[in-house]
Order: sequence, then C-alpha cells, then structure tokens
Amino acid sequence: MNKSFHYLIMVNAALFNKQVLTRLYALGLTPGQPKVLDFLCLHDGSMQKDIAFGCQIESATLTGILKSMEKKGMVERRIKNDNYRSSYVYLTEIGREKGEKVTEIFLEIEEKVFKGIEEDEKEQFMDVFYKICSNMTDTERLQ
Amino acid sequence: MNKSFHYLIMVNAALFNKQVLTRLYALGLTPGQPKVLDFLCLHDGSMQKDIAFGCQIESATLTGILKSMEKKGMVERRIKNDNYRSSYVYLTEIGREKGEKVTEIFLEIEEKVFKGIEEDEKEQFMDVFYKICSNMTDTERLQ
DNA sequence: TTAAAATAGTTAGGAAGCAAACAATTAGGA
DNA sequence: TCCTAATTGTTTGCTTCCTAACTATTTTAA
Repeated sequence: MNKSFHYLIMVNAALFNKQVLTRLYALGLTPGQPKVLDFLCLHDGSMQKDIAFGCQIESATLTGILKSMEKKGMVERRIKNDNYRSSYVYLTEIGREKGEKVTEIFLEIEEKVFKGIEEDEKEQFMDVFYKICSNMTDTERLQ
Repeated sequence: MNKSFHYLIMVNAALFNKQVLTRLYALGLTPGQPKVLDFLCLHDGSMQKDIAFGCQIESATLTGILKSMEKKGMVERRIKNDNYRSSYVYLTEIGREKGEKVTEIFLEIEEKVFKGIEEDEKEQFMDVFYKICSNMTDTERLQ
C-alpha cells in the first residue's frame, strides 16, 4: 500500500466517513448533517458563515444542508439584533438529541481508530495533526 | 478550535482537497480524477475493482469518473485473457502526463503541510497515520 | 447624505459520492 | 453437464460539494 501523506489523508477521511455513515443511517441522518450537528453542539447559535468555516464547507453547500435539517425539525434559524443580513442557527430538542448521538459515535470510532497505539504516541500524533491543520489554513480564524 | 481526531480528519481532508483542486483546475481536471490518475501511475493496468478499493470509492462512483476520463483520452479500458467480466484500465500518453503533474502537486502540498515539523516527528506521525488506516480497514487487501 | 464596497446568504448547474437494483460473465458443485 | 453462487461493472436516484452569478443587507467613505 501507498504510505504517502496524500494517500493516507484521502483514504483515512473516506474510511472515517463510511464508519460514521453506516452507524448514522439508522438515526435518519444524511451524510452532510453529522458535522453540522457536531459543530452546533459546541457552538449553538452560530451564524451560517461561521458554521460553514468551522465545517470547511462552502456556504452554498450549507444552505442545502440546513434547509433539510430545518424541515426535519433539527434546527431553527433566527434573526438577532436587528441584523437582517445574517441568520443565527439554533439546535432544537430533536437536534440536540441527534447531536449527542453523533458525539457518542465519533468517540466510539476514535477508540477503534487508535487501538494498539500508546497514549503518548497518540498525543504526539494529535499535536502534529493540529499543526498540519494550521499549515493548511492560511487565515487564522478557526476560533 | 476543536482538536479532536474526528474534527481534524474531516477538516484536514477538506483543506487538502481544496489545495489540490485550486492547483489542478488549470490542468482541466475535475475533483474525482486526481486520485485515480495517482493510483494508475503506480498501478497501471488495474481492474476497476482494485482502483475503486485503492481510492476508497465505490465502483459505481468510479464508473462515472472513468467514463469522463476515457472521453478526454486519459485512459483506455481493455479486455485481457478472455475475461469478459473485468476491464483493465491503462493510462494513455495524455493520462500519464497529467498523472505526473498530479504527483508533483501532491509533493508540493506535502512540503507545505509539514512546514515547521521535524523529520523524526514527521516519521512518527506517518507511522501512526498508517496504523490508523489499518485499524479502519477491516479487510487486509489494500495491497 | 448617499453612492460604492463589502458582507451574508441563496440559486443554478455540474461533478462526486453513496446504496440499491440490475445485467453479464465466470466459477463451483451436484 | 447444468444450475446455482459469486464476481464485476453499470444504471438510477438521491445527497453533497463546488463555483459562479445573484439578491439583499450593512458598512464605508466621499
């Protein structure tokens, strides 16, 4: 197998995604929704712009995902502070429940992913993984 | 910023992909093509089944990507050894040229990605990254 | 004050990704 | 042999994702 970075980042992301989705189809979630739920659990009431940046998807993509989530009653969009240009997104009760399931499943997969890897190895790995993220993010506003 | 594995794998893969695509649009490549070209540079003449597995995409997805690549003259499909069920995919001259550009660009991005990270740190990181891939791949046939 | 620029979000169109259902071919076993 | 299994690839229908072009609102600066 090819062990280069470009190969592993593509394949690992694809594998991770499949792991998530097979576990989440039972919950009635579509592929774009988990990451948004996860982000909102940590940053409820964010503007769409910030959700898109946090999930690293385009705002055009987010529009469609939020539309489907709103239709299923997972989120609501509200206007705040007389700002009619931005909309702020809040989890509903249903959304929060699903979001918590997503978090559980992420943790469960992460356990599997690091099986057989020492704790200090894992920490070093995560440090570098984080540095890589900074290196690829030219702007520094990933709060 | 969220520093968990699930967050970083999703975001880093998205960022990496964007880096690749902004550099490759000039070459006339669509988003699905680089990984296939890269795989074929290393395994020219593979069956579709093995390309799909190597790129971690479904064969249904590959069908469409190969169709567009064939139309642009990057690959040809051939029948071999009287096996009329499988088709073997070969790079054309055009395909090989584009594939080499893809390889160059991958290397260029990888340099940027590991900027400021020591060589031994990088090696340890890659070892763990590889182990993670094995952990997520239940089957062991990622040759 | 008001016209231009910047910001936030949406729509449209195309490619990529998946699962499920399907054809076609090959392999295996009775 | 011949019928069933398994394998390989395609089609269909859906969601995701992107870019480009657009509307609407807010900010800036002349």
